[in-house]
This record gives sequence, C-alpha cells and structure tokens, in this order.
Amino acid sequence: MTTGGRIDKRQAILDGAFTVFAREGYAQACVQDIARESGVAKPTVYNHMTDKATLFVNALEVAAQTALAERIAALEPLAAPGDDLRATLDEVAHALLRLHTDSRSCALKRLLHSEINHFPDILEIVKESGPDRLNNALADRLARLALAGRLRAADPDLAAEQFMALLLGPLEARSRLGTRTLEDAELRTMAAAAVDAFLRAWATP
Amino acid sequence: MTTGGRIDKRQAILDGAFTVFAREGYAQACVQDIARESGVAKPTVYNHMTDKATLFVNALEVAAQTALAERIAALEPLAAPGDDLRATLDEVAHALLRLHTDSRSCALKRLLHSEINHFPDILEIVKESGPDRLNNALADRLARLALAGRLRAADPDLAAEQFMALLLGPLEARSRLGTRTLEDAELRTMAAAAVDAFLRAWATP
DNA sequence: CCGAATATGAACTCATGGGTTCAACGTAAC
DNA sequence: GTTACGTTGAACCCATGAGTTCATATTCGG
Repeated sequence: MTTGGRIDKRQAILDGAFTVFAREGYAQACVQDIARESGVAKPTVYNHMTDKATLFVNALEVAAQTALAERIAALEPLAAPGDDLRATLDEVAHALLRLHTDSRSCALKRLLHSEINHFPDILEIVKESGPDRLNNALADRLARLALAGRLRAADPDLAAEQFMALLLGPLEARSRLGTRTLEDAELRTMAAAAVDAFLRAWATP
Repeated sequence: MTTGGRIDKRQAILDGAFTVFAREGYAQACVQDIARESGVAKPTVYNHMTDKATLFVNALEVAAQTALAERIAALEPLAAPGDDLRATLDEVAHALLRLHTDSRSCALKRLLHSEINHFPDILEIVKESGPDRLNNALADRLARLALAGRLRAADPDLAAEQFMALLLGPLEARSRLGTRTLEDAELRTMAAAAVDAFLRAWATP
C-alpha cells in the first residue's frame, strides 16, 4: 500500500511546504512553489493533502514536534548536573538560545502567531508541542535540584517559567524580531546574564 | 488645502485599516473591506494612500506609536515611588500587563512579526516605537532608584530588560498566543510573581 | 516482463482582489 | 452662481493562484 516512495514524497512535501510557508507566509505562499521546493509536481501535492489549509497545518505540526524534541533534548545536562550548577545552567541556557534563534524556529513561531486566528487547529499544536511542554520538562529537572537542596524548594513550575522568561525575553529585541543573526558570543553573554539573575532569584539563600 | 474633512477621513482610514489588518492579516485583508470598515469608498482610500502596502505600513506605524505612548505613560508611578517600592512596581507591572494583553496590542505584535520579511519599513517602526524605547524609559527610572540605593547599582539596562522579560515572558503561554482573555486577578498574580523574582534578583543585598 | 499504482507536466476553470476609470454628487470658498 | 476639489458607487481590466483534468511516463511488486 504505502510504498517507500510514497512516504518519502510525503516527507519531502511537508518539509518543502514548511520552508515555503516560512519564507512567504500562508497566504503569499503558492502551491506551485511548494511543489517545486519539494521536488514534486503540483498534482502530487494534492494527491497527499486535500488542500492548502491542511497542508499548512500538517507542515506546522511536524515542525513543532521536531522543535520541541530538540529543545527537550537540550535539557539533558540538567539530569546529572556536576558540582558547578551555574556552569550546567549556562550550558543548557546557551543550547536553548541557539535552538530558539534558529531560523526555522523563528519562522515556526511567526507562522503560529500570525495564522492562529484563521486555523483553530493550530491551537491544538501549541497545546501539544508548545512552550508548556518544555516548561514542564524543565520544571521536572528543577524540582529534583530543589529536592537536592540546590535551589529554593518553592514552585518549580514558576521557576521554570521564569528561567525561560529571563532567557528568551531579551531575545526578541536583540534579534530585531528574528531579523538579525546573533553571534555565538552574544548568545553566551545573554545566557550568562539570564542564569545569573535566575540564580540570584532562585538559589538557596 | 487639507480641509478638516480630509484629515478626519485619513484618520478613519488608518484606523479602519488597522482593524481589518488585525483581524485578517495583510494578504487576506481586502481594500474593499477596509473602505467599508472606515466608512469610506474604495477610491477614497487610494486617494489618500498610494497602495495597499503603504496603507499597511502607515497603519502599523500609528498603532505602534500609540501603543508605545500608553506603555511609557504606565511607567509614571516609578517617577515618584512611595516608601513601598514593591507596591509601586506591582502597580506598574499590572498596568503594563494590561496594556500588553490588549487585543490591539496583540494584533500589532502579530502583524509586525508576520510581515517583517515582506516590508523592510517595518524594521524602522520597531526601532522607532518598539520595545527598545520602553526598555530605555524603564532603565531611566530604575537608574534613579539605584542611585537612591533602593536597587543594585549595576547595569540598569539589564535590569529593565529582565524586568520586562519576567513580566511578559509568561504571558505568551498563559494567553495561549493571545487567544485566551486573562482575568484581571490572574494579571495581578502574574505581576506579583514577576516583581517578586525581580526584587530577589535586583534589590540591594 | 507485465500490470497496477503513482508521478508528471501542461493546460484548463474559476474565484478573488488590487487598482483604475468615470460620471454624478456634495460642499465650501469667493 | 460658479469654481474647485474631494467623495461616491459601480463598473471595469488584469494578474494571481487554488484546485482539476488528462494523457503520458515511471516505478515497483510479482
């Protein structure tokens, strides 16, 4: 039934679709371009997806799942933090910053924001693979640190939320809404500043 | 030359344009609808603006200026903070949260993000009336507080950036990308949490 | 090698909407 | 009144692009 080729084409289409939607936005993207970008003919696109709208939603969905998985993987060092908690947090913060400044991540965020009113299904994607999931995963790690006496014990969810806020909040202005590419050195500085403030607010007194 | 009526029409057009763009997005909004929303005929729109693109940019520009002015005004209490610094910060934080959850503010942010790649002029708007301006105004207030010994003296710009981050970062997830309307009680809780963390990180030791 | 399923490209239909034209209509200035 | 200017609504032209059709080519299982 689903031959290998079919699955490959489907992946190629979803991938190419995200690329074009990311570059053009939903309305400005045309299916012809998506087909070209995917290395596929236009009728083939309609062979796999019923219309442009579902193509859009599906493309966003896989992009969101991929992004979430990468971000959660970046929390890994917190599972076995060394003696130097600050260094571990710096490392995780820097990795998260890199992932959040990636051009596909920025585009994903842009698309989710801009089309959320036209596509109710997008809300489901956000609940399924949005920042809440990442916050929860981070809260889990922080809770274990709190239990080990290395952080304040109060409300790991709030701690996670504020860690992410301190880290990502400054991003928007610094990157000029995703226009400017930030140097790695600048990312390290931002990560260090966020971790520093976070530890002042959340380290055990 | 410019009779009173002309200016009124121009304002009405810019206002109606923002309303429709906010509801539909740039590409999906049609000039006919904008004309209807503004209580004006379609050729009148083209009488004031050369084309849809400049109409869009101008509408965004006035919306951004308005939003910035409101936000800077909300910092006013910090000019003469009472004995209770926390209470003053709570008040300002709450006011800022209300302004940032306003539906027009959310729409403005959405539009800036989603069309920044198609309209280079938007970058100018962001630099002119974007978060940097608000950060600077806040940093000024915080610098005076630091000078008065009520906050750490180091880097008021960073302090302002982190205050805004702690305040607005949690907003995105909580409001489900601007979909959910937040109750005033929830805004107060969020403001208090942000101020609490900010003071732990930035109060004089 | 054959046959079924899928892919292809080109051409087609049709709806949408940006931008313009024009003749008729206020309306305010003098 | 008349002159000048802005507004109006309707009709119009034209480009774009979603979605389909079909005849042909390709590919893969058996």
